[in-house]
Amino acid sequence: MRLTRDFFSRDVLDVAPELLGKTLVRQFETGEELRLTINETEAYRGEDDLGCHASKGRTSRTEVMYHQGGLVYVYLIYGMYWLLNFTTGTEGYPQAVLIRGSVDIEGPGRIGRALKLNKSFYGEDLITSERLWVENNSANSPKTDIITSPRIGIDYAGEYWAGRHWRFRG
DNA sequence: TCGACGATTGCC
DNA sequence: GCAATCGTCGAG
Repeated sequence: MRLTRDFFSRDVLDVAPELLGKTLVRQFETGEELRLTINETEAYRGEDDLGCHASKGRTSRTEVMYHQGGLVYVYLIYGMYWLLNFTTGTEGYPQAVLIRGSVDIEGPGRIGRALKLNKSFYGEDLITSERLWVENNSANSPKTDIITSPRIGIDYAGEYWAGRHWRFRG
């Protein structure tokens, strides 16, 4: 069953770990469907978080993070990889959770490539989209064996923010 | 308008 | 160890 707006409308530090074990579904134009079980996420939280793109303020790139939860935030990194994020929380407080990996496909860049993401996914609504959404598993049992660690690739954010254990695996 | 750089990956 | 490759952002 598809995750609701309420699921994403909570703090990113609650949503990020709960996405572990959930199923990411991509419906291609051909009708073909790709289903991935999320097993790695990272939280990016507010303008104070120097590792979060929103630390630069409200720009055309970060705009969607200031909107409601359950929207897609994609951006091109290193000129070749589209990284997939979901907005969380409520209007006005920029947050996003980065999908870093799945059981079958590891790595944020590889996820974006497998899902054939591009700029057109920016702002896509996971609650109503017919090409990308997230589903709950029937069991719906919260994971207990979650490993937390520092986020990857944000050393520039300084010791404090780079040191937050906002990376979740399980 | 210009130049630096990045929430990465894969090959040398 | 480092190139690939381009949108974004801040400086000029």
